[in-house]
Amino acid sequence: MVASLVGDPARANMLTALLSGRALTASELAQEAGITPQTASSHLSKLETGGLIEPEKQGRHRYYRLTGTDVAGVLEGLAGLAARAGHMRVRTGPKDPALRRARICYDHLAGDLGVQMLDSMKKQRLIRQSKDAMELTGEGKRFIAKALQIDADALLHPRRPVCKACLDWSERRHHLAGTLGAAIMERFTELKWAARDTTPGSRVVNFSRNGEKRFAALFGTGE
Amino acid sequence: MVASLVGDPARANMLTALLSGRALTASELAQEAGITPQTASSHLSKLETGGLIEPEKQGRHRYYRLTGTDVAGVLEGLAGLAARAGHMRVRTGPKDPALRRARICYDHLAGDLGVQMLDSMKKQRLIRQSKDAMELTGEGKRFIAKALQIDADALLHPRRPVCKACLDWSERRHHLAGTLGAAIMERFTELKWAARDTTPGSRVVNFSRNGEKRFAALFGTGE
DNA sequence: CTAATGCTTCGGCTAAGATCGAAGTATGAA
DNA sequence: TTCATACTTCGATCTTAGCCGAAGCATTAG
Repeated sequence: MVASLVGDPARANMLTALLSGRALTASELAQEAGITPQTASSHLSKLETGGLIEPEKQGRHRYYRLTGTDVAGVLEGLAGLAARAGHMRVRTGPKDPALRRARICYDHLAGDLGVQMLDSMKKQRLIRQSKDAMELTGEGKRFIAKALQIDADALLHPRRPVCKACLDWSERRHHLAGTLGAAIMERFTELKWAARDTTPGSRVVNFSRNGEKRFAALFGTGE
Repeated sequence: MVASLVGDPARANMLTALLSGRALTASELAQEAGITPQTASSHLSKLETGGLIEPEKQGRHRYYRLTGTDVAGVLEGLAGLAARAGHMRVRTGPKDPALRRARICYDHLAGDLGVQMLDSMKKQRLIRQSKDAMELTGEGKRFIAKALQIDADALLHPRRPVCKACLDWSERRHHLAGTLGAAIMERFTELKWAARDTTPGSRVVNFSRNGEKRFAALFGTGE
């Protein structure tokens, strides 16, 4: 049944990621859902059998997209009901609390702290959100130069945006991607504020005691 | 999450029953879903917490209805996706095959045979389906008098319709309820074509060898 | 060619939750 | 009052399905 397909948290996260309209590869979707590729593969084949998504083979990648606007419509309807009932997602996903706290999403920071950082940057007017894009403000440029020694001009890239909102699967809100997101994560690592977990393949990011303090000073919620 | 609420077969059946717009009691919904009252109680409280249904207390009954047309809309949307994918429900529900074959729904025949009977009666023009009601045709009256010794005039009841479509939860299609449905079931019993299972509380209906033949002669699908 | 990457299949583990029996509460009937 | 009905709560069982490790194609890069 269709509803049970959408009911699973991992699949729901995949579908939410696809709601953007873009087609995503199996591994991207696995990453978005916080599960291993083999688990994702199982989910994707179920979704395909259920007629919710369709694959497109391209080289050694498999791109998946929603089969139609009607699917998107129903998904949004479900989201609407969930919002009305006041319970946006019951925080499922990875069992590992560390993974929810901070992790790597491609090359930038995700998880609780990633979402918190973007929130804070918007609040501090370092980043401005226009209709469908985000950009660094003048104040934002000065901020990253002073606090993190990042040159805004060096972030420009022919094909990749500087700022990009990336849907955080565990938090269900956006965190910062783009070349800026990547540069910040890189700087965190260089400054030894944070480091990727040593376990091979792990996406967990561990903050040092000092790094956590510095992070809070820049992007803290003031609690 | 909302989708997982709808995803469970038992709950889906309850919600489908409520799609008619009528309010149904907890035990009616339990019966419709083919589960015990205590299981139903658990499901209903979850659906209520999820904001999909709302209760109305009346005496010692609790009537449940959908909370709004938006809920109905999303449910229909889901059903639409399921239909489009060509898989209407994967036949879940009661594990017991006998229960799916033939059972009592209140006082009339339900299950595979119940659905088959109504289908056949419509095909034979014994019952005519208008926009929102069903009625016995003249031919139908003669048929039940001749084949089952049922007097159509005796079926009239101040508050209960003669013919009524009742959604069959295992078949997902309608079977015949109303005073006619009850009278036919009663006659089947008197003729010893069928009998309710002796296990107390069981809703299974067992057809005799002879009864099955006679039933097939009247309402068979000709296979 | 070989090596690496993307994805799938298989098998076993585990946890979530559906189910029901038994017992408890509330309302109405006798 | 006492009994019956409608429903809920608690506790235990058990099935389902998500999950990952290991291994197996398939495709591309070198």
